[in-house]
Amino acid sequence: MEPSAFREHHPSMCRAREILDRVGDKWSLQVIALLGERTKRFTELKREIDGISQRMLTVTLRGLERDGIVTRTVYPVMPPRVDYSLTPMGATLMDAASTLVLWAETHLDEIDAARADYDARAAEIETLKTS
Amino acid sequence: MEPSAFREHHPSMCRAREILDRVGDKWSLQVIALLGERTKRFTELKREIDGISQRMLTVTLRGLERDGIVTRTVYPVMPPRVDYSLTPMGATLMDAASTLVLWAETHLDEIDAARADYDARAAEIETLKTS
DNA sequence: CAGTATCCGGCGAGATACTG
DNA sequence: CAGTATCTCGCCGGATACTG
Repeated sequence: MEPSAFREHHPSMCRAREILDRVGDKWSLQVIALLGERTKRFTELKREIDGISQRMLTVTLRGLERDGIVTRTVYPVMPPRVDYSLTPMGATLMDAASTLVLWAETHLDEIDAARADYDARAAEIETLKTS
Repeated sequence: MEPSAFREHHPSMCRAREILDRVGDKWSLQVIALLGERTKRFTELKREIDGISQRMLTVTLRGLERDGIVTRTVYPVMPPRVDYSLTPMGATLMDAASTLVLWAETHLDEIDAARADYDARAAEIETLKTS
Protein backbone atom coordinates (compact mmCIF):
# COMPACT_ATOMS: atom_id res chain seq x y z
CA MET A 1 0.00 0.00 0.00
CA GLU A 2 1.62 3.19 -1.21
CA PRO A 3 0.48 6.34 0.58
CA SER A 4 1.91 8.45 -2.20
CA ALA A 5 -1.31 10.34 -2.54
CA PHE A 6 -0.69 11.74 0.90
CA ARG A 7 2.74 13.11 0.14
CA GLU A 8 1.53 15.69 -2.33
CA HIS A 9 -1.63 16.74 -0.63
CA HIS A 10 -2.39 19.58 -3.02
CA PRO A 11 -4.77 19.71 -4.70
CA SER A 12 -5.83 16.07 -4.73
CA MET A 13 -6.47 16.17 -1.00
CA CYS A 14 -9.27 18.68 -1.28
CA ARG A 15 -11.01 16.50 -3.86
CA ALA A 16 -10.49 13.48 -1.64
CA ARG A 17 -12.37 15.35 1.05
CA GLU A 18 -15.48 15.26 -1.09
CA ILE A 19 -15.37 11.48 -0.92
CA LEU A 20 -14.90 11.52 2.82
CA ASP A 21 -17.83 13.87 3.06
CA ARG A 22 -19.88 11.19 1.40
CA VAL A 23 -18.60 8.12 3.23
CA GLY A 24 -17.89 10.01 6.42
CA ASP A 25 -21.36 11.30 7.11
CA LYS A 26 -23.53 9.85 9.77
CA TRP A 27 -25.19 7.01 7.85
CA SER A 28 -23.59 6.30 4.45
CA LEU A 29 -21.09 3.76 5.67
CA GLN A 30 -23.73 1.67 7.38
CA VAL A 31 -25.94 1.75 4.32
CA ILE A 32 -23.03 0.64 2.14
CA ALA A 33 -22.15 -2.14 4.56
CA LEU A 34 -25.70 -3.47 4.61
CA LEU A 35 -26.08 -3.31 0.84
CA GLY A 36 -22.77 -5.16 0.63
CA GLU A 37 -24.57 -8.18 2.02
CA ARG A 38 -27.23 -8.12 -0.69
CA THR A 39 -29.88 -6.03 -2.40
CA LYS A 40 -32.37 -4.65 0.10
CA ARG A 41 -35.58 -2.68 0.23
CA PHE A 42 -36.13 0.69 1.87
CA THR A 43 -37.93 -0.57 4.95
CA GLU A 44 -35.41 -3.38 5.37
CA LEU A 45 -32.60 -0.83 5.59
CA LYS A 46 -34.61 1.37 7.93
CA ARG A 47 -35.22 -1.58 10.23
CA GLU A 48 -31.57 -2.63 10.30
CA ILE A 49 -30.02 0.79 10.86
CA ASP A 50 -30.71 1.69 14.43
CA GLY A 51 -31.86 5.25 15.01
CA ILE A 52 -32.07 6.46 11.43
CA SER A 53 -35.11 8.52 10.46
CA GLN A 54 -37.07 8.01 7.28
CA ARG A 55 -35.91 11.35 6.04
CA MET A 56 -32.21 10.71 6.61
CA LEU A 57 -32.36 7.29 4.99
CA THR A 58 -33.91 8.88 1.92
CA VAL A 59 -31.36 11.71 1.87
CA THR A 60 -28.47 9.27 2.32
CA LEU A 61 -29.68 6.92 -0.39
CA ARG A 62 -30.25 9.79 -2.83
CA GLY A 63 -26.72 11.04 -2.28
CA LEU A 64 -25.21 7.61 -2.80
CA GLU A 65 -27.34 7.11 -5.89
CA ARG A 66 -26.29 10.46 -7.30
CA ASP A 67 -22.63 9.52 -6.89
CA GLY A 68 -23.12 6.20 -8.65
CA ILE A 69 -22.52 4.15 -5.51
CA VAL A 70 -25.96 2.57 -5.21
CA THR A 71 -28.68 1.81 -7.75
CA ARG A 72 -32.35 2.43 -7.12
CA THR A 73 -34.86 0.16 -8.83
CA VAL A 74 -38.54 1.06 -8.69
CA TYR A 75 -41.17 -1.59 -9.39
CA PRO A 76 -44.47 0.01 -10.48
CA VAL A 77 -46.67 -2.16 -8.30
CA MET A 78 -49.06 -1.62 -5.43
CA PRO A 79 -47.90 -1.38 -2.76
CA PRO A 80 -44.74 0.26 -4.15
CA ARG A 81 -41.47 -1.63 -4.02
CA VAL A 82 -37.99 -0.14 -4.37
CA ASP A 83 -34.79 -2.15 -4.34
CA TYR A 84 -31.39 -0.73 -3.49
CA SER A 85 -28.06 -2.36 -4.23
CA LEU A 86 -24.40 -1.47 -4.61
CA THR A 87 -23.01 -0.64 -8.02
CA PRO A 88 -19.65 -2.20 -8.98
CA MET A 89 -18.02 1.08 -7.96
CA GLY A 90 -19.89 0.95 -4.67
CA ALA A 91 -18.48 -2.50 -4.02
CA THR A 92 -14.92 -1.24 -4.52
CA LEU A 93 -15.66 1.64 -2.16
CA MET A 94 -16.82 -0.82 0.44
CA ASP A 95 -13.52 -2.68 0.17
CA ALA A 96 -11.53 0.53 0.49
CA ALA A 97 -13.53 1.69 3.48
CA SER A 98 -13.19 -1.67 5.18
CA THR A 99 -9.47 -0.95 5.57
CA LEU A 100 -10.34 1.99 7.77
CA VAL A 101 -12.99 0.06 9.67
CA LEU A 102 -10.46 -2.67 10.31
CA TRP A 103 -7.96 -0.08 11.55
CA ALA A 104 -10.62 1.35 13.82
CA GLU A 105 -11.46 -2.01 15.35
CA THR A 106 -7.80 -2.81 15.83
CA HIS A 107 -7.06 0.44 17.63
CA LEU A 108 -10.28 1.07 19.53
CA ASP A 109 -8.80 0.02 22.86
CA GLU A 110 -5.66 2.02 22.28
CA ILE A 111 -7.70 5.11 21.46
CA ASP A 112 -9.94 4.65 24.49
CA ALA A 113 -6.84 4.37 26.67
CA ALA A 114 -5.32 7.49 25.11
CA ARG A 115 -8.52 9.42 25.73
CA ALA A 116 -8.79 8.29 29.33
CA ASP A 117 -5.17 9.24 29.86
CA TYR A 118 -5.62 12.65 28.25
CA ASP A 119 -8.79 13.38 30.22
CA ALA A 120 -7.16 12.32 33.47
CA ARG A 121 -4.24 14.67 32.88
CA ALA A 122 -6.60 17.50 31.97
CA ALA A 123 -8.60 16.94 35.14
CA GLU A 124 -5.44 16.92 37.23
CA ILE A 125 -4.27 20.21 35.78
CA GLU A 126 -7.68 21.62 36.55
CA THR A 127 -7.47 20.65 40.23
CA LEU A 128 -3.99 22.19 40.46
CA LYS A 129 -5.35 25.49 39.19
CA THR A 130 -8.12 25.76 41.76
CA SER A 131 -5.86 24.86 44.67
CA MET B 1 -8.16 -7.56 2.09
CA GLU B 2 -11.05 -9.16 3.91
CA PRO B 3 -14.02 -6.87 4.50
CA SER B 4 -15.30 -9.21 7.15
CA ALA B 5 -15.78 -6.36 9.56
CA PHE B 6 -18.50 -5.08 7.27
CA ARG B 7 -20.46 -8.29 7.21
CA GLU B 8 -21.44 -8.19 10.84
CA HIS B 9 -22.01 -4.49 11.21
CA HIS B 10 -23.31 -4.69 14.76
CA PRO B 11 -22.06 -3.40 17.06
CA SER B 12 -18.56 -2.85 15.72
CA MET B 13 -19.87 -0.51 13.08
CA CYS B 14 -21.09 2.05 15.55
CA ARG B 15 -17.68 2.12 17.20
CA ALA B 16 -16.04 2.42 13.81
CA ARG B 17 -18.13 5.52 13.23
CA GLU B 18 -16.30 7.21 16.07
CA ILE B 19 -13.09 6.81 14.13
CA LEU B 20 -14.66 8.14 10.98
CA ASP B 21 -15.92 11.07 13.00
CA ARG B 22 -12.31 11.79 13.82
CA VAL B 23 -10.70 11.20 10.44
CA GLY B 24 -13.77 12.24 8.49
CA ASP B 25 -14.13 15.74 9.83
CA LYS B 26 -13.20 18.73 7.80
CA TRP B 27 -9.50 19.02 8.65
CA SER B 28 -8.08 15.97 10.42
CA LEU B 29 -7.03 14.11 7.30
CA GLN B 30 -5.08 17.04 5.96
CA VAL B 31 -3.34 17.54 9.28
CA ILE B 32 -2.41 13.86 9.41
CA ALA B 33 -1.16 13.96 5.83
CA LEU B 34 1.04 16.99 6.50
CA LEU B 35 2.44 15.58 9.72
CA GLY B 36 3.16 12.39 7.77
CA GLU B 37 5.81 14.35 5.93
CA ARG B 38 7.58 15.43 9.11
CA THR B 39 7.17 17.17 12.45
CA LYS B 40 5.74 20.63 12.03
CA ARG B 41 4.91 23.72 14.05
CA PHE B 42 1.49 25.28 14.56
CA THR B 43 1.96 28.17 12.18
CA GLU B 44 3.51 25.91 9.57
CA LEU B 45 0.37 23.77 9.54
CA LYS B 46 -1.85 26.84 9.46
CA ARG B 47 0.04 28.18 6.46
CA GLU B 48 -0.14 24.89 4.55
CA ILE B 49 -3.81 24.13 5.14
CA ASP B 50 -5.76 26.47 2.97
CA GLY B 51 -8.75 28.09 4.61
CA ILE B 52 -8.39 26.70 8.13
CA SER B 53 -8.95 29.10 11.01
CA GLN B 54 -6.69 29.32 14.04
CA ARG B 55 -9.49 28.02 16.17
CA MET B 56 -10.25 24.97 14.04
CA LEU B 57 -6.58 24.04 13.76
CA THR B 58 -6.35 24.10 17.54
CA VAL B 59 -9.56 22.10 17.96
CA THR B 60 -8.45 19.54 15.37
CA LEU B 61 -4.99 19.11 16.87
CA ARG B 62 -6.42 18.74 20.39
CA GLY B 63 -8.76 16.02 19.21
CA LEU B 64 -6.00 14.14 17.45
CA GLU B 65 -3.76 14.51 20.48
CA ARG B 66 -6.48 13.24 22.80
CA ASP B 67 -6.90 10.14 20.65
CA GLY B 68 -3.18 9.42 20.68
CA ILE B 69 -2.75 10.16 16.99
CA VAL B 70 -0.47 13.19 17.29
CA THR B 71 1.98 14.31 19.96
CA ARG B 72 2.28 17.89 21.12
CA THR B 73 5.65 19.10 22.35
CA VAL B 74 5.89 22.48 24.03
CA TYR B 75 9.26 24.24 24.33
CA PRO B 76 9.23 26.76 27.20
CA VAL B 77 10.94 29.54 25.26
CA MET B 78 10.06 33.03 24.14
CA PRO B 79 8.49 33.28 21.66
CA PRO B 80 6.68 30.01 22.37
CA ARG B 81 7.33 27.01 20.16
CA VAL B 82 5.14 23.91 19.81
CA ASP B 83 5.94 20.91 17.65
CA TYR B 84 3.38 18.46 16.37
CA SER B 85 4.10 15.02 14.97
CA LEU B 86 2.39 11.71 14.31
CA THR B 87 2.54 8.96 16.91
CA PRO B 88 3.27 5.41 15.68
CA MET B 89 -0.47 4.76 15.81
CA GLY B 90 -1.04 7.94 13.82
CA ALA B 91 1.31 6.68 11.13
CA THR B 92 -0.67 3.45 10.78
CA LEU B 93 -3.87 5.48 10.55
CA MET B 94 -2.34 7.47 7.73
CA ASP B 95 -1.61 4.26 5.85
CA ALA B 96 -5.15 2.99 6.36
CA ALA B 97 -6.68 6.27 5.30
CA SER B 98 -4.51 6.45 2.22
CA THR B 99 -6.43 3.47 0.84
CA LEU B 100 -9.56 5.59 0.83
CA VAL B 101 -7.77 8.61 -0.59
CA LEU B 102 -6.40 6.43 -3.36
CA TRP B 103 -9.90 5.11 -4.06
CA ALA B 104 -11.21 8.66 -4.17
CA GLU B 105 -8.59 9.78 -6.66
CA THR B 106 -9.19 6.73 -8.81
CA HIS B 107 -12.93 7.27 -8.99
CA LEU B 108 -13.23 11.05 -8.98
CA ASP B 109 -13.99 11.24 -12.68
CA GLU B 110 -16.48 8.40 -12.48
CA ILE B 111 -18.27 10.11 -9.61
CA ASP B 112 -18.34 13.45 -11.39
CA ALA B 113 -19.84 11.74 -14.42
CA ALA B 114 -22.45 9.98 -12.30
CA ARG B 115 -23.41 13.27 -10.66
CA ALA B 116 -23.69 15.10 -13.96
CA ASP B 117 -25.81 12.27 -15.32
CA TYR B 118 -28.07 12.23 -12.27
CA ASP B 119 -28.49 16.00 -12.29
CA ALA B 120 -29.27 16.00 -16.00
CA ARG B 121 -31.99 13.39 -15.53
CA ALA B 122 -33.42 15.31 -12.58
CA ALA B 123 -33.53 18.52 -14.61
CA GLU B 124 -35.24 16.72 -17.49
CA ILE B 125 -37.94 15.33 -15.22
CA GLU B 126 -38.44 18.83 -13.88
CA THR B 127 -39.04 20.28 -17.35
CA LEU B 128 -41.50 17.49 -18.14
CA LYS B 129 -43.50 18.41 -15.07
CA THR B 130 -43.91 22.07 -15.96
CA SER B 131 -44.88 21.37 -19.56
C1' DC C 1 -44.61 0.72 1.29
C1' DA C 2 -41.79 4.34 0.26
C1' DG C 3 -41.56 8.20 0.26
C1' DT C 4 -42.28 14.18 0.45
C1' DA C 5 -43.04 18.60 3.04
C1' DT C 6 -42.40 21.50 6.84
C1' DC C 7 -40.91 23.15 11.10
C1' DC C 8 -37.44 23.66 14.43
C1' DG C 9 -33.45 23.17 17.89
C1' DG C 10 -28.49 22.31 18.56
C1' DC C 11 -23.98 22.60 17.39
C1' DG C 12 -20.18 22.99 14.11
C1' DA C 13 -17.41 26.36 12.59
C1' DG C 14 -16.15 31.27 10.92
C1' DA C 15 -14.90 36.03 12.48
C1' DT C 16 -13.02 38.82 15.70
C1' DA C 17 -10.66 40.32 19.79
C1' DC C 18 -7.53 39.45 23.38
C1' DT C 19 -3.03 37.08 25.94
C1' DG C 20 1.31 34.45 28.12
C1' DC D 1 4.17 32.46 18.22
C1' DA D 2 0.55 29.83 19.67
C1' DG D 3 -2.90 29.98 21.45
C1' DT D 4 -7.99 31.23 24.39
C1' DA D 5 -12.63 33.51 24.67
C1' DT D 6 -16.96 35.01 22.79
C1' DC D 7 -20.47 35.88 19.57
C1' DT D 8 -22.88 34.56 15.82
C1' DC D 9 -24.94 32.28 11.95
C1' DG D 10 -25.86 28.32 8.88
C1' DC D 11 -27.36 24.02 8.20
C1' DC D 12 -27.60 19.19 9.64
C1' DG D 13 -30.67 16.25 11.14
C1' DG D 14 -34.79 14.84 14.36
C1' DA D 15 -39.91 14.98 14.85
C1' DT D 16 -44.14 15.14 12.85
C1' DA D 17 -47.71 15.14 9.43
C1' DC D 18 -49.22 14.11 4.90
C1' DT D 19 -49.44 11.10 0.11
C1' DG D 20 -49.30 8.06 -4.51
